[in-house]
Amino acid sequence: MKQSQLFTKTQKNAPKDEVSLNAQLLIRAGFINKEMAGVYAYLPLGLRVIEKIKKIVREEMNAIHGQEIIMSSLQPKEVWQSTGRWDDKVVDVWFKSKLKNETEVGFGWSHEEPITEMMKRFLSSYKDFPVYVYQFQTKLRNELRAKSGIMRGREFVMKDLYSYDTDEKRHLKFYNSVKASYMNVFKRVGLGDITYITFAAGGAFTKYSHEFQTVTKAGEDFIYINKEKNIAINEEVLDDSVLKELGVSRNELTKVKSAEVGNIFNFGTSKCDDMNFFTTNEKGEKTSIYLGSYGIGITRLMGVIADHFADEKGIIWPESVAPFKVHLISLGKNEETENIYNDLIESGVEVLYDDRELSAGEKFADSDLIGIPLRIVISKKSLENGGVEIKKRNEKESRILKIEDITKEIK
RNA sequence: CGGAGUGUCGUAUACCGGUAGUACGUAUGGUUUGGGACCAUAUUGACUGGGUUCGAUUCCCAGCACUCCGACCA
Repeated sequence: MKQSQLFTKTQKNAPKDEVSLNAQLLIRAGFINKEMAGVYAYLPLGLRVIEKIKKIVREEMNAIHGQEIIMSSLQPKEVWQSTGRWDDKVVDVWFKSKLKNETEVGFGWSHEEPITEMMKRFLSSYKDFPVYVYQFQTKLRNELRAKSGIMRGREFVMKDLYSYDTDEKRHLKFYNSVKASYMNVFKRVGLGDITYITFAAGGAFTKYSHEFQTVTKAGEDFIYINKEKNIAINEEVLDDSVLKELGVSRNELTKVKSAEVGNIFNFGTSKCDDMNFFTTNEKGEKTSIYLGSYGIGITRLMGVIADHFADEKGIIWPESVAPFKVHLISLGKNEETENIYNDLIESGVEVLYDDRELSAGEKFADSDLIGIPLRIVISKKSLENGGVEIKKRNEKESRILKIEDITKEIK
């Protein structure tokens, strides 16, 4: 893409009411636009990052046999009443409205109940199980207080996966395979080293749930970690019995701030039982269904990445989620750049080409702010030196590369 | 939801009970062209409503919006 055609612009200053680093950088660089408190639009650059993250998550979900769907944002009240979660006193983040005929509807803050209700129609025999379904959905939550930029909004994109099974062992096996799958996701987006599977408060059925907590100062949670033993415990469940169970002592743990980027829940059979969702076993008897629920906050993950991979000049996207692979910058007019741009496009490289007639300083500053991992500069000077200058965003020094070697080097 | 604070061009800021400045941006022209370059000209603003006052952007009240701390976050 040519940068002259990109409608967004960078800005030097962040809005003063935007305190969190992720939102400051993402707004300055033109990835997102704040619509209101806790509500952000995703602009061309931001959307590319979102889609990159989704692609990784989608690949991992498909690898564990997830089937992708999209549920609705408007939800009927009855389906939530069956589990007692329509009540505002039980769930305090509801947005609700009415149809013209006064029928009450809710805006989806979660999809466990609707998706389970839908599954009743399709899953009627033990032979139909297990089933794993997932979606990328915009969740709407009436948070009392939005904060931390895109880390905790009223509208955000989440990947949610649900597993239905009649066999407990197989259910638990899948639960564990999701753990591994999620860690793959966090590794692939560059956060593997600082993301921990964390013991957290459980539901009605299990003692613990597992959260995926990324160690970052931008987080909202506190966890206690032991890197050697690869143990992490959410502050909210830390007590002597937990320590004993996990075989660690308090002085082996370090308290750190973290952001919850994923969360997996084992509901056992309780949720489906509550919703009167049963199936038939081999003997023709009514049998219960195990449910697991697994979430990754896609937009929050983007915020965590932007926050974590940044320096004083801007963002440093990991290649796997960067909006483009190459930032091609021409200084002054020359005939080579257009050709190189076309060559890169032809060989399938995602490239942002800064074809604007601006000073070098401005182009470099924009490039650093936007944070594309690889920068290629073409100028009179570089051509005299034998080609183009190539530099990674996280490196200080550039090196000269012959023009004919560019596509080979990048591929 | 409890507490605190802030609302001035698109963004960041200054001053002020009596004409609202500056920087960046934007537009036009010119000079530049390896780290946000320079010159000239132009452009754009007091959240909304009420009160006090001869006069309010400034003081007071209400509303709205935003931010922060806490609570909350299956």
